[in-house]
Amino acid sequence: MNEIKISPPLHEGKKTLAEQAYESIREAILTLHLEPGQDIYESELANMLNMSRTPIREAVRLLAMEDLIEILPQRGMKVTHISESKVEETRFVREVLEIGALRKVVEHWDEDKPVYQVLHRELQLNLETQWQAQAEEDFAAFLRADEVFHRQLLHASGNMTLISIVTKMRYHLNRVRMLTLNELKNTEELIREHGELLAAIQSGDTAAATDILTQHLRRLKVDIDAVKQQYPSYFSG
Amino acid sequence: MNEIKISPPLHEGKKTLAEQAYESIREAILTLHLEPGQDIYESELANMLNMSRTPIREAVRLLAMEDLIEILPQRGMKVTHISESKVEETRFVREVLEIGALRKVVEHWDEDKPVYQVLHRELQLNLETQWQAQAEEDFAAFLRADEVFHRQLLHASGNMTLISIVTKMRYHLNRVRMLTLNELKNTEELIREHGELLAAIQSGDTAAATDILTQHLRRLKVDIDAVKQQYPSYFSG
DNA sequence: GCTTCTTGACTTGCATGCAAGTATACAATA
DNA sequence: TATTGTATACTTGCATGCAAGTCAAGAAGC
Repeated sequence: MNEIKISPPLHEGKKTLAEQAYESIREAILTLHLEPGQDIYESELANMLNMSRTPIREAVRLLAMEDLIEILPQRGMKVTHISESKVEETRFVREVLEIGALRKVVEHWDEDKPVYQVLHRELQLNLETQWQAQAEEDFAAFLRADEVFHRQLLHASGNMTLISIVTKMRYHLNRVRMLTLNELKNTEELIREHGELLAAIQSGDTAAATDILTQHLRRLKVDIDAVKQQYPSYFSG
Repeated sequence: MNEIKISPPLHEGKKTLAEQAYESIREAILTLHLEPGQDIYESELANMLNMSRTPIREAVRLLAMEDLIEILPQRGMKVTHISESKVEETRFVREVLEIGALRKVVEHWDEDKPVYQVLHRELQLNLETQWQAQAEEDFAAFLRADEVFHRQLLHASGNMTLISIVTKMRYHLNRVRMLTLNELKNTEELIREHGELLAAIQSGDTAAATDILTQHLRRLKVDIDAVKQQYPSYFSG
């Protein structure tokens, strides 16, 4: 009478080589350790990661599908250049999806439900972290907190498919953001907007919330020209 | 003085085995020739497609990333079950993205520009095809025309990234739709909505256009319960 | 000098073989 | 009978070898 089901080992720790390769290479691309436009080769990556070409190939195919790597048949591969239009496309997709998720969250928001109380507290805590990072001029810490803030909000929508798409869109945006890492100039404004957003959600004002978030997400539009001039070889088109 | 650049052979015809495998397997899943929940094996697919396991593996990895296949380490793979929540998630993502694209199109719409005149004519032509298909009760033909209608509209937004995501969301929706293939009941309504949508776009009425499309896309919500009862083994959760 | 051809040093594409993990049937045991 | 152990017939994970495509440099021909 096996009434008690033992949950499987959940072998989270055991990652295949292909999975490791995928994550390592993706991370290298996002942190610009593999530079946009750089030529890369299966055997080279295989050596670096101490494995054979087979798992590398699998990883690289996935990255190609995410437009992070370009495959040149029989010739090699290269890290995709940052494309201004691709960045704008992904920014738009992210905006639309994140607004959609937000609208859903606000519509379902109920101050009395513990779930939302917890979420509200977490977001407020996160906000404090953001202010602190700003005070200490720790831009990396701010970026992390910012990411968590948006992720928590998305998570509340309960739509995992949407979340995973937004995450992938972020890849392309983050490469640009990486290049502006030292520019702290408008973090204060960003954090203030996070606060206003939270207030709007709490008060159930859908229109205000979506307006704020739209505005917020469009800030990314500005800097790209400056960055392009500073690192022309990273860009295409 | 090679001023004229000869465009590369554009070896569109030359597809790698891995690409062929990807397309074949995906098509088999979407047409339900590979049934939801069915066990599949690398060697089996390799035999069916007359190639070795290597290109199959690459194809399968991509399909797994699109949630069309589930990989069970060291045990095999299976076609993912149709999940009610996954369908709703993808439906929502599609709705949000398609509305976003539509809004953009309407805002840029300009009756005097040839591009939009052409588009308008094409959409109207497509509409006639839809009516004809409906009259002949050729549901497959209607589905094709419907797909083209929406694709043309999306295409006008110019956002390729968005289009490719919507396409992938459609995969999951189409499997359900496939099961309701014989149900012609509300095509007439759907086509009428297409017409209304086109009129709203032409007259530049963003609010009306988005309302109609929202309504239109939400029709998919209805039938799923009936289908689930008819084909319980295809569903999970 | 300017083409055209040949060669060779690369690359990826794919087939194959072996190692290792997993489920199942069945014998051994309490 | 119910439980445990074990052999075995699967599966995928990965390394490796070879075929074939691509590019670039230099030889050959004009």
